[in-house]
This record gives sequence, C-alpha cells and structure tokens, in this order.
Amino acid sequence: MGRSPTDTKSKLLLTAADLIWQSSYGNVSVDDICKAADIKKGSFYYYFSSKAELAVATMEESFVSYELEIMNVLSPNLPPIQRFEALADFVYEKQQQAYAKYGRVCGCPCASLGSEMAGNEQLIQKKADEILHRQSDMLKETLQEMIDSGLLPPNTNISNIACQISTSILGQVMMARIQNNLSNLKNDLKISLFQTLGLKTPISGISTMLQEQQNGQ
Amino acid sequence: MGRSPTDTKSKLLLTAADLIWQSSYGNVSVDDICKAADIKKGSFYYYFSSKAELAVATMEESFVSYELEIMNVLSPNLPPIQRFEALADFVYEKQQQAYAKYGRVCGCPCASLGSEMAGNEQLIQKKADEILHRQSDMLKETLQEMIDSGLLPPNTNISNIACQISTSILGQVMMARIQNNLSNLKNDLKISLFQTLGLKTPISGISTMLQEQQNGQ
DNA sequence: ATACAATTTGACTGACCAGTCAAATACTAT
DNA sequence: ATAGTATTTGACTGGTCAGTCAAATTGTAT
Repeated sequence: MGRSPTDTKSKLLLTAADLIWQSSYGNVSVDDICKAADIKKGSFYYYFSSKAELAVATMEESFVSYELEIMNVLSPNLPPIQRFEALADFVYEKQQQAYAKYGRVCGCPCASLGSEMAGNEQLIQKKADEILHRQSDMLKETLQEMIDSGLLPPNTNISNIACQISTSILGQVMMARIQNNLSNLKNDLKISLFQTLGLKTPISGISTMLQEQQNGQ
Repeated sequence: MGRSPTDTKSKLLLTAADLIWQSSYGNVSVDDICKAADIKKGSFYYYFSSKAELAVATMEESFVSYELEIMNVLSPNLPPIQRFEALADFVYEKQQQAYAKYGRVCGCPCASLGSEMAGNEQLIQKKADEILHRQSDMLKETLQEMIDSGLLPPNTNISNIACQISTSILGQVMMARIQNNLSNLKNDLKISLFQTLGLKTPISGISTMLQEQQNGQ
C-alpha cells in the first residue's frame, strides 16, 4: 500500500552528515539541510522527530560505513603491526580526502558533535560515547593476536590499550581540525600508535619492529 | 573624566567563559550571558563588538590564568620528570574541580570552542590555533633541560615532542568530556605522557624512571 | 475506478537570536 | 554648579530558528 519508497530519508542523512561534519551542529539549521538536499521541511519532520534525532541517526550511519572500511584496513591478511600502520595511513587519507572535498580539515564527526553537544543533548552525548566504545572495540581482535604471537606481554590489558589508541587518534584528528592542518597527523600518528603499543617507531613502511617490554604497572 | 571604572567587562568575560565551557558557543546566547551576569545587553555591546569577539577574549583570558598555573606546576624547583607527573595530576584535578562545580566533565575550553567553530568563525579558529601553540611552547623549557641532563637524546626535536604531548593531553581531555567520565584521564594520562617522552611508566608517585633509548626515526 | 495508505508540500507559529540606538545616569574635573 | 565623558539602560529590529499541520499528491491493491 501507499507510495513506492524513495531515497528521501537517506538523502537527508547524507546531506546532514556532510554539512555538520564541515561545520557543526549549532551552525547548521534544519532549513540548511533541507535546502541542500532539495527536500521540504515537512518531509524532514515526517522522517525525523527532531534535529537531535537526525544527528544521532547521522552518527550511526556514518560510523557503520566507517566501520566497514576499518574492518577492511584491519583485515587479518596482514600481520598485526602492519595493520596498525595501515590504520594510521587510512585515518590520514580519510582526512585528506575530506580536505580536498570540503576545503578544510573536518576531523572526527562523532567527536566534534559529541564535544559540542555533550552538555546539552544527552541523546547525542550517549551516542557519541557508544560509538567511541565501538571504535575502540574494533582494535581488540588485532591486539589479542599480538598477545598470542608474543608481540605484547600476556598480561596486557587489551581494553585499556584499545582505549588509549582510540584516544590518541582522537587527539590528533581533533588537533588537525582545530589547526586546520594535516601535517602533524601525517607525521606523528604512526609514531604515537607504536609508542602506545610499547613498540619502537617503525622505519617508514618497513615493519621491522623491536619489541619493548611493557609491564602493565 | 567619566564614571569610575567597573568590573562589568571582566564579569561578562568570566560568566561567558563559564557558560561556554560547560555548554558550547552555539548553545549559549548573548542574552544567557547577560542574564547570568546581571548585565544588560546594551552594556555587552559597549564592551564587545560581537559574540565572536567575546569568545576570543574569553579564550585569551582563560588561557592566561591557566598559563600562570602551569608555570607554577612546571616550576624548575622540581626535576623534569616530576614536573610532567605534576602536570598530569594538575590536568586531572582541574577537570575534577570543574566536575564538582558544574556537574559534568567540561574538557578544554579552547579545544571545544576551536573544534566547534573552526569551520565557521575564523577569528575563533585562529585564536584556538594560537593558544594551542602557546600551550605547547610552555613545555619546551623542561624538555630542553631533559636533553641537557641526558634524559632525552640530544637530537630530540623539542617542538615536535612538545606538540605530541599537547596533542596527547588534548585527546584525553576531549575524550573525558565526550564520555563525561574522568577515570581514563586519571589512569592513563601519566602513562601516555611518559610513553611520548620515550620513558617507562613511572611507579605511581615515585619517579624512578628508566630511560629508554629513543631514536628520532 | 476507486479506495486507501505513504509521502510530500508550503504556509504557518511563536520563540529566540545577534545586534542597534537614543536616552538616561553617574561620575569627574573645573 | 556645571559641563563633559564614561557607562548603563531598555525598548527595539529584522532575521532565523525548530517544529506543526491540513491539504495535496502519488503510488498500490482491489
């Protein structure tokens, strides 16, 4: 029954995600989104009950597609250390693509939105928190393999290291957005990841690592 | 000539800094600030030509007072390694005080504002960038001492390490704000700082460090 | 063809926004 | 006292905001 389904909802989601990523939640109005998507405001509120609900939906949608890409980057075909190198490269390239497309460093959509709205919209704060946890969880499998193969000590706290790595990436990506400059991200992200893992800095590209003893306390 | 000077301007600055720190630039209106400071909007625009100009002024003001505290924490009375421990403790305590006062983790005012407005208000973006550089510069003196006393290799790139440390702190403080949770900040900040310095994790409080060789490439 | 359901439209509301301004006030120097 | 200046006030503007809604449209099933 009814009309045939359309792409209206996903068009709104994609448009909103783009606009908010470049700018911010507060600086993008529902009217802006509707105008950019060429959809009337009435339709917007047919699909979303509020602007905040839309924001939460964009966060989920953006993260799911990001998750797929990351799963590919962290593919078990590569040895674990090279996976982390690939991760750092991926994060940088993603920002560079956004820079080429939008003319500025955009940062992490979830973190920017989360920080902006943390004190005002609990729905958004909770969603940001959830996604950051999911992001961190994606690293656990690779870390477990590193323990199994002796690259990390057996008493390593996997959750904790995963969290530290996520936090480190978040810091560098945020800094890049604030400074509107990608050079530190390009140069330091890999170094920082390997330090968190307790490994020496890789000689660019060639993963000839020396393992450092890292004791949990 | 004229009336005697009043504290109107500084009252506006302090009130605005507080409100924006807890919430965000976009979610705090000029009316909100005036109401909280019990000052009429006409007076606001007597002292500030725009909301963005006020924001820039609060950033400068907040940073200058922060700078004084940091200079004290990094006081040359302590050995360099203990200074960094004290820095980590200070950052945590500062957030805890804000939590007690405002009921939530507030994060870094400069970074939150900078991220929020980076794509919209160039004045704010530039100010955030400037302050992050000044913050990073404050670490250089201590790092130089560490080189001089052999705690860091002589070919260490001081600017780069200072920048990495600032970025690391920023990441953890931002993460704490987004998650509204201080436990990771408390536990991981010190670890992360020492990893960036290429030093082993200190055994809590007692700075019996082992130095790691850290080669620049 | 017609009834019914899903979707779209555009005009609307009332609140709030940043910013303006002429007039009032309060102080100081003479 | 009075003239001049610094500061404060409150009422105002025009625009934008999130959100509403009744009516129109477009499809589908019978």
